[in-house]
Amino acid sequence: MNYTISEENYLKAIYHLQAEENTVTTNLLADKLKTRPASVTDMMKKLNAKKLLNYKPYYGFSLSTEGKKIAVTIIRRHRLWEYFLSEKLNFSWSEVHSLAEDLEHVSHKKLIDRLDEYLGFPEFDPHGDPIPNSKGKIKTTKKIPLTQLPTQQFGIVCQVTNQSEEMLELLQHKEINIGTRLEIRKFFEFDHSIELKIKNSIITISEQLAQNIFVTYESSAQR
Amino acid sequence: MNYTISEENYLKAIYHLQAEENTVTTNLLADKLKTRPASVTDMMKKLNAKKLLNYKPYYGFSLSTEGKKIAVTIIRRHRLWEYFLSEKLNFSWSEVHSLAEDLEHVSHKKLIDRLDEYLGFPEFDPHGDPIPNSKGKIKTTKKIPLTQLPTQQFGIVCQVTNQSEEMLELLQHKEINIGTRLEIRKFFEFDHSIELKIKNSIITISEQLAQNIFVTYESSAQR
DNA sequence: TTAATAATTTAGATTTGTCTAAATTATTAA
DNA sequence: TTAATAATTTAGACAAATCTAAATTATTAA
Repeated sequence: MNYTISEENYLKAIYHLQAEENTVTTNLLADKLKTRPASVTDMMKKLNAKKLLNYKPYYGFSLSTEGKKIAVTIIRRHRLWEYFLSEKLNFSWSEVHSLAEDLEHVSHKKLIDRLDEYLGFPEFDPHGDPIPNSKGKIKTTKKIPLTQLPTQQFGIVCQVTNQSEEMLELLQHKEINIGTRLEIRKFFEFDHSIELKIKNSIITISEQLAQNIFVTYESSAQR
Repeated sequence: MNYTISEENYLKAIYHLQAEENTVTTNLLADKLKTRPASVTDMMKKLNAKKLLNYKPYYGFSLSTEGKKIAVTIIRRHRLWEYFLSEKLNFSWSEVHSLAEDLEHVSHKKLIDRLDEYLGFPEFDPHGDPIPNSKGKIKTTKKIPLTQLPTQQFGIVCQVTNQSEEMLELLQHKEINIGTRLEIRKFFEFDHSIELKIKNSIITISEQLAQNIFVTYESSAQR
């Protein structure tokens, strides 16, 4: 029941690609993993032999139920470490990913569950992506600009397009960071400005700013 | 400047063996790493080529200055993770070692330095072993029974011989754990009982108990 | 529908870390 | 001092993960 770092990286990559594309192909995966198509084929044979894939030569592949389960535990580890790095060690949003890429391969269930508990069972990582729980359940979320978030529905800031100095200064002043949980209270037709609730304070932001802030929110749709 | 997990494990093992034995031999190392002598020889050639060892075939080996430096950073990672696991995630003394064996190979200097800072720059791990600082300096310590600790000199509980129920009950009651920092205040000739200071309270323990408690303390000797 | 092109797989090689069995070197006991 | 024994190294093999180059299969454009 233990997989090599390489196997884990392949499983994770396939999982992510599956979420976007309907068929995962050899070249796509080779590209994502910065490896050669021939290497991908080799690994596909191996994962197929372990029944982690549905693989038909020349026709792409998809994760089996078991393969999906493993991918989710790897993603859980990754996102919990990201949360830890950001929340406890004060690493920036841009730094956590690559560090978590290494930490995610430490695979002791008890360690990860204790970490989860220590962090207070966070639901989203610093990028706004949902963290699977210890049973592998994931909240389904969508990523949308803040302008499209329904009122009364909370969202978590996951991305900021436009990384200009001016923009970041404004965000800092308003205390809006990656991971910030916010809720739309009111939308003003006059200038399209938006009244938000962040923690316990109410603030107002312009449409221009809101368009550059992307949030994830829990959607009812199941994948 | 990056080493494989296998190379790191060899370097660490040699470092620890060097501290006990004066010459590290092939069989000794094979035994410690649960591998075969031939495998050790193979790796010695490799580490020698990288100038991490002083190696003379058939005559054992020792770490070069560079090899020692690397070993110390690995040990630093290991002990910081042990401290984290024990202090923050509440793992028991017996569990932390094997978990840290995996975590220690995640080798980003900045991550480890941030972790160190987050933990408050601890000086000793849960086993009472000193944690090298970010520059690689290690406090030299000795492990002695509590009965031999000089008065006015603090020590850190690192080992408890006699693991009987009765003993552990007594330790728990007195709030003496692995990692507990204590200091001898008075030694009574009459019954050889010892008055200790733990945190801010003064307690008394019997000679019998003290003989079974081992502590590390900072010695002035340099290795 | 078929020829050209693109995608994928196979064949064979390489590196790393390990192993067994045999050979070599050092140590020890008579 | 030398023969037996113990320790170490060498030779050659293997599995995992990768690669390049060639072969095969699928797709597409005429």
